[in-house]
Amino acid sequence: MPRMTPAERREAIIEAALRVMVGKGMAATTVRDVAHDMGTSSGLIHHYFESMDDLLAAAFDRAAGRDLDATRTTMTRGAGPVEQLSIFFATYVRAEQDWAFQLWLDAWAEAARRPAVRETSQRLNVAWQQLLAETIRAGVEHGVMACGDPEAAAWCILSLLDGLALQAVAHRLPLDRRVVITWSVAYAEAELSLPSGSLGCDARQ
Amino acid sequence: MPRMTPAERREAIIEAALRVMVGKGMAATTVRDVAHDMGTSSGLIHHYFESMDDLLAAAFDRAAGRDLDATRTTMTRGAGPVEQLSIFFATYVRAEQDWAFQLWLDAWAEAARRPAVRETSQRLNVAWQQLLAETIRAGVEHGVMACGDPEAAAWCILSLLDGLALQAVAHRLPLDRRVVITWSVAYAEAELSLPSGSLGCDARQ
DNA sequence: GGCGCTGTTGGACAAGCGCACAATAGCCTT
DNA sequence: AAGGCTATTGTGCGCTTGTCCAACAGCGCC
Repeated sequence: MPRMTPAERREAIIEAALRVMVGKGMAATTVRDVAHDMGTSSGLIHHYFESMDDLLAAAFDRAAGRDLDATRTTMTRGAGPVEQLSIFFATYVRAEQDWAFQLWLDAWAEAARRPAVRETSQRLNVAWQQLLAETIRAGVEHGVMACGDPEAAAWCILSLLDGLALQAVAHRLPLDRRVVITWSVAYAEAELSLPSGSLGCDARQ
Repeated sequence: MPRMTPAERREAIIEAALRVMVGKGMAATTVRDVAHDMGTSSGLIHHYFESMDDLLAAAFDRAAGRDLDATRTTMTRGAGPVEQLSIFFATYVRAEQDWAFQLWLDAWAEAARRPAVRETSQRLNVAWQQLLAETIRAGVEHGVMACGDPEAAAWCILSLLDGLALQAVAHRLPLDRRVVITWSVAYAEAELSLPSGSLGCDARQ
């Protein structure tokens, strides 16, 4: 009933969709759920989004993009590439809450059927890899890291993180978040010829 | 119309479900699709499976279990742990066809909503990790590998494989199957203190 | 202050879903 | 050959989904 500007309304819809997605997963999110969360009618959503695909993609873009931006800006506070990489892992612990990774999982699976979601998750995934690759490249140029192919190293570190998080989230395995980070950090240190412990972020809350 | 023994019929349903799942994804597979694929009525499926959850779980169990068994038996042909590990990677290339990994992806995502699927994917995932861990343990005992914690190493190798395959399948990235294997092999060699190239499986078709 | 534009409503709609159930058809036993 | 058991059928119920659309309401402009 209360009138909003188009921009505000669009924003409100995305936030509502995000809340629902976090609560019950991307695949189970329906137009009616989102409308009910906002306290408005369901028809309103289609006034701002062409299809459910677009809405889910926009909401996922918001969530994942926010995490990416937060990590990126936090990393700039690091003095050099090694500190920045250390911050990357430390932030990753916080960024990848239980629900955040479940969202990524949903997006990957849903990508097979929903073009907009596929485009979005693809774009954001590459952005994460690029963030990592740039840091590694800087480290190599500064002579504080050694790495044959920064692109490949970035893909591998990211994949190990994702793969481990997958095990931790999809099933309840003997891997909690702390272990995921510890093992990933160890791998990154070896891959980049860093002394053991130089990326050591104590994963305390 | 043709009468089958209960065991045969159950088998036929699972195989049909598998075909449909491969064709259009686990989440989009319906009772009617499976029935149509078999050329029978939809009611028949519920005569053999209590719910859709059970059917999907059984079909996934079949597909993933088959791959696991094939890999396990092929590995026994290796003379020692190192050869067996090499065979593991070589077989993984073949086992993880495009559709096979998409199935794993679907299973991980569906696990949040479907108890039977969760149980199955969890069990099979651990089985894969155990296969790897046992081989590594044998290698350590034979003194041909070095590894502080075989369990952890197995989790990491498997996670890197899965993580990389994720990137390759969910989006079409600059990672094809050959690269996935090459990078995983390199990681395994480093992690297990093996000489570079000792796991070298040429990933030719 | 009336008017028109547009955000907003709420329900209709067709399609599709899992599942259940009475009726049918085929095989095995006696 | 008859009877009974069960695999199999086909349909239909209840529900949910995304999308659409005619009616309504509130805001800004002449």
